[in-house]
Amino acid sequence: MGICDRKQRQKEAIRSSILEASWSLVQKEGWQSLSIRKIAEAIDYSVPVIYDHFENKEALLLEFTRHGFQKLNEVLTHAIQSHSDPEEQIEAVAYAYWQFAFTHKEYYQLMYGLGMQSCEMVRSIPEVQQFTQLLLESMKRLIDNAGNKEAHAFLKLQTFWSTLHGLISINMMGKDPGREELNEMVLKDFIRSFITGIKA
Amino acid sequence: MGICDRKQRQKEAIRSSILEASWSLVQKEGWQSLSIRKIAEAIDYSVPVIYDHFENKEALLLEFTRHGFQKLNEVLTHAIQSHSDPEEQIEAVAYAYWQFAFTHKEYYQLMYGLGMQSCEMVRSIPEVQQFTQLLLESMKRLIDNAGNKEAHAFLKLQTFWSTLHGLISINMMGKDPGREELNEMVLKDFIRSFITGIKA
DNA sequence: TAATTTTGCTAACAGTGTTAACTTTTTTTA
DNA sequence: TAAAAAAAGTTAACACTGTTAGCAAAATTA
Repeated sequence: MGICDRKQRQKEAIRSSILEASWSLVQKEGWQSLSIRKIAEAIDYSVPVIYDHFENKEALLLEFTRHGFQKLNEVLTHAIQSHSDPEEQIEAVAYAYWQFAFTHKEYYQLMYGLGMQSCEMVRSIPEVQQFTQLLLESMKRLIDNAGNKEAHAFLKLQTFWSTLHGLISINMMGKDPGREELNEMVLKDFIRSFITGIKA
Repeated sequence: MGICDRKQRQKEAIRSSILEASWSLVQKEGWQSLSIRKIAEAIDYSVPVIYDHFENKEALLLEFTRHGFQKLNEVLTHAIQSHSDPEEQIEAVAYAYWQFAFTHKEYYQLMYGLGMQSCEMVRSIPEVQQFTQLLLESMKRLIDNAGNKEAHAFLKLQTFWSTLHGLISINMMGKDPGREELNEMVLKDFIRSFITGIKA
């Protein structure tokens, strides 16, 4: 019977509209001011309807976090696939990661809990593990290519990731004007010294 | 007249008790669940009294942020003063910073807005500038001591800080068990490669 | 058509930050 | 010392927040 199908579609449509409305609100006013009531108003439904599709607000935010990591994985994969030389790959990954953070600022803030709650349970998301795997393989190739067989891929990955994230998050909270050039330089400097560090 | 003095002392006493009660609550339940009403209850005063001493909640949190940076500056200064060799200084700073973050976890979370709001206006705090200055001078000494005169102290400072902060914040949200050994290794690896990177 | 399930809404609960208006206490003035 | 002025503190509200119990209306099934 097609009735169930239609109901399924309708339910899915509401779910989508919740996500769309939420995203629209976030772009206008940020995660901090996103509320269930505002979402309900935006989709022309009453508040409890939202709880039919998401267990609570945290679950709704988790959905966006996952989506964010999916997007990040996409751009990183693309960056890796665009180059064959491991060095160039890592360089491209760094730039892609950087660019993602600032072109999808809202996503990045949510993903890393910058100015948010939501610290818990982020790590259990499968997309995060995929993300780690992605970078790890890139790192392994770089190490294999370089002479330094002692370099530990996972170790280097952590440093790589930490530096990028640290740089981004420090700059995201409180932006001095004229910092963008500096950031560009820091990023360049880091990538170069990171790669030479592995080669040495 | 001594009346004004006494009133001043009483006012100061209330202010202190607000800060003490807040800190006690934070240690029990974290920043996220700290509320004006809970503070008021803890100090046996009504809610508006708190607004006589702090313009709003953000101002109260800012006080703790400043205090946190003061403490951080102290331990970093001590780390620097304990060594004469610039290399050893930087190494000590890294460890001290690291240790501060995890032994004063609540402070660090507030200072860097991990799982919080409060992103704005952090950078304008004088203690933050002092902190930057502290690290910058350490970095300059390291560079002067090494042959590499081209290294730009501010650039290296940014990398240094970013990596540390990135490492810490990534680990603070969602802690896998058994990660502590890895962290120790990553930190060691980073410090060594950072220093050799400057010397090269 | 009648019974049943689904769908959606109203209204409430327990919180949050913040503040206007009032009362009580203390200090100053006459 | 008694009245007036100033200060200190309180109550109660406003406008929000996430969340949910209970009810009305609509759609589906028998």
